[in-house]
Parts: sequence; C-alpha cells; structure tokens
Amino acid sequence: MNKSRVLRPAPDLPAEEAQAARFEKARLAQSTAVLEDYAELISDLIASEGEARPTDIARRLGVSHATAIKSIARLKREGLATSKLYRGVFLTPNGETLARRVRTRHRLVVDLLLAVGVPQGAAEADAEGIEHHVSDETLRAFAEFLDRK
Amino acid sequence: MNKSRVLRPAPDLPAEEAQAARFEKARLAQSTAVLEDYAELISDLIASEGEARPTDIARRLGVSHATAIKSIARLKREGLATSKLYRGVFLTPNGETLARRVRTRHRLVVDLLLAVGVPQGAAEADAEGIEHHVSDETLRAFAEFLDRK
DNA sequence: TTCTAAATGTAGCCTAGGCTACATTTGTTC
DNA sequence: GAACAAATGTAGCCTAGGCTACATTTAGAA
Repeated sequence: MNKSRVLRPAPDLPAEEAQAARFEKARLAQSTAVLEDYAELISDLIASEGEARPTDIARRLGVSHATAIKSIARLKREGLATSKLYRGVFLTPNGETLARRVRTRHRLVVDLLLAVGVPQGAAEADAEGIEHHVSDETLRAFAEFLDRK
Repeated sequence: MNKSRVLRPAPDLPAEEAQAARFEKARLAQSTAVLEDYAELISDLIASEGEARPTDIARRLGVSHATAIKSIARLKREGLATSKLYRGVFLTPNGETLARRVRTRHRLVVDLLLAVGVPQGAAEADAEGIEHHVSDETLRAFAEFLDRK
C-alpha cells in the first residue's frame, strides 16, 4: 500500500526525526512562553510600582483579569510565584531567576533586531514572540555579533 | 484602594496599551503557527513524495496521527486544504499561497541567523519557532541586511 | 462607621492541540 | 478473492489559556 514509504531511501529517516525534534522543541518553548511573560511582567511591576496586582498584569497583557488569575495559579503550581487571597503576587527565587533570564534575553533580541536594521516598533513587537524561541546557543551568537559591531 | 493607579502619571497609559497590543499580536501569531507549519509541510511532501498523507505529516511533526488529522480538519475549516476520506491531503490556492510565503520566510530567517553567526543546528532549530513571529517589516529588514553582506 | 466602587476570586463555557484506544478502510500478498 | 497489516478516521479524555457572569473582599470616601 505504502509505495512512497518503500521508495524513500534510508537517509531520509534521520532527517525526519530531526525535523520532528525541531517541532517538538518549538512546542515546548511555546508551553513555557506564558510563564516567562508573566514572570518578567511581575518582576517589572514590582520594580516600578512596588507591587504586582492581577488587574495590572491583565491590563498590561491585554487579557481579562480572570485569565490573568488563572495563569498566576499555574505560576504558583510550577513554583514560580506566590500570593495570598486578595493580596499581590510575588516571585519565588526560581521565579526571579526566570524573570532575570527572560529580561536579559528580551533585550538582546531587541538589540539584535535593531542592529540588523529592523525599525524600532517592529523590533519591539516581534521580539515579544521571537524571544521565547531563542536558544542559549543562539543568544550567545547574538551577543557576540553585537560585540563585534 | 488603588493607590498606585492614582499615582501613575498619564504617559504610562499609552505605553501600557502598546505593550498589551504586542502581546496580543504574539498570541495571534501563535494561533496561526500550526496552520503555517502544516501548510508548508503538506506542500513539501507533495513536492518530494507526490502526496501528503496524514501518517507522514504526523511523523514529520512528531505528533500522533490522530492529532495530525484533527489539525488537518482545522486547515480544511479555514479553507487552506482539502481531502477526501482515506485519501491524501491537498492545499487550496490559499493554502498554496500560505505555504509559499511560509517557506520563503523560513529560509530568510535561517539565513539571517546564519549570517549573524548562529551555528547551523541552532539556526535551523530556533527558526522553527521564531519564523511565526517575524513580521513583513522585519522580514524586509532581514532581506536588506543579507543583501548588504 | 458605613457604603460603595474597584479589585479579586470562582464557576463554567469555548477552542486548540496534545494523547490513547478503538473502528473502519485500503491495498498488497498469498 | 480472502486475509491481514498498515493507514485512516472517530471518540473521548486532558491541559492551557481565552472569555463572561457572578460572588466576595477590600479600602477609600462620605
């Protein structure tokens, strides 16, 4: 039945697996993207406003407060944040570490986009989605490229 | 109650909205990422194997065939693909157009990563997630940067 | 101190995209 | 042409992350 399968030479198989692995990595990155965004935002809000409240988080992310509260619950489940009823949200040490890493990465991505000639607005907008898929290896390359400039 | 709200100066508000808009754009890009991946893959399979079958699509993406079939159903709902029971999958003209656009964008992203010094493996892996968040404006900047090199 | 608006939290719904388990169809092989 | 293995499709479950509607708590104002 499967004629094409039989005809396909063996060398294709490793390539197929590599492709599948790339997609899987992208899916994984996506599943942590929300956590990363929240961690960074909570950290920013605490730094600039003194506290991170669900309503402010929701407004900044452009989602309803109910959605924000649900995601905050996930952050808590994953050990990245803490909060008490009707009180603001705080990051655990793990959450702080994540926020720092995300902030650094975000800046590097924006800077790289600017360095290759992407206009400011587009750089900031696109970085918001791109950053979650930039591996440490790629990040290192970005840093070196910016150093050379 | 909301002291920080009152204290926050007006100039913050446009910035908040801009930030929310960036996140919303990223969410939107994410929701079309799967469609884009399938369209490109189906197009590739038809070109290289003569047909695109759910099992092959599933194996290449690293998901179960049931998942692939569900996503193919969404492609059909969105007018990007067609298929008959127990037959392969085909792209509509809209699907073809999307696939072409995605393929071009994918190549450009990989090329740009390579050009700034990202190692081949990381470039190919990261591009899989990054590409979906690269706007036309950014893509143009990438192309110009590569031309200059 | 009480009232009330805003913030916070809860419930329940939806879609997308994963999965496994099972049913059906196809096409090759004997 | 019958049997069987592989491909395809279906059903049902799960989680994440959207939403609206409603309930509860808080804290500032009167």
